[in-house]
Amino acid sequence: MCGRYTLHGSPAALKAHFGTTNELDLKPRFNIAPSQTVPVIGLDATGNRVFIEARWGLIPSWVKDSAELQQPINAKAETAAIKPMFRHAYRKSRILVPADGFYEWVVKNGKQPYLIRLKDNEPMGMGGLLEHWQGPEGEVKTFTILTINANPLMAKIHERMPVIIRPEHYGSWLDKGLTDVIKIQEMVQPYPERFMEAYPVSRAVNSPAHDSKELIEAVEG
DNA sequence: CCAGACGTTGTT
DNA sequence: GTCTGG
DNA sequence: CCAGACGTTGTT
DNA sequence: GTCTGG
Repeated sequence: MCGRYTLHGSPAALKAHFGTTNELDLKPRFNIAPSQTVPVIGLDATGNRVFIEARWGLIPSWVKDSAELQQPINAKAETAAIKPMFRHAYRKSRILVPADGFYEWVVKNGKQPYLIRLKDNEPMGMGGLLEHWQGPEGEVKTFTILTINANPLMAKIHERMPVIIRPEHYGSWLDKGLTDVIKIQEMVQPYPERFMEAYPVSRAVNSPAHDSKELIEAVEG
């Protein structure tokens, strides 16, 4: 699955990769955890690709009291099209969650984290869903990350992995006019293992309080 | 009809 | 064991 | 996802 | 909001 990730590329590099048109105020992040507010990528009213600040953990628009409901950080890509919590956003409000890598854990003498990233070191656009919730303090934007079966590389570490959208699909992934579930499903596939790499990192990653560049350095697993 | 749920993961 | 906070 | 808390009363 | 269970 995907329960922790990194986003440390420069705003300029992220803008170049994702084709966003607004400014991004981002300090490097090496340990993004659920419940935190981070930039995701969607379209503005005129169809421009933009960074949007949103909170990780989805609250559907129909929820009255957000404390009553779980706020899922992941949604199964295989079933998101039909689940009440996700199907609206699946058809109408898909986003890209920019990341430079993500963490998964193996239980081995405790919990050993691994960092997974693209071999070419490009940022990745994880497939996500955005919802707008009207709370007592005004509108809150929240998101969840889609997961899918692991590819063979990832399967050594974990059974599930985040959906990673191929750059050539960014346009149609974000297209609010594309609501055909069959066509959406075609973009939701395990990312090919030949483009990815994984290595063990410091257990300091385990605490979300830690957030420094040392966390992404390889260690003996 | 109304009431209540609406999620994923890993682990057992 | 289970919930909350980050 | 993992780490850390998990409680009440009365007093300051 | 919408579906399921009773």
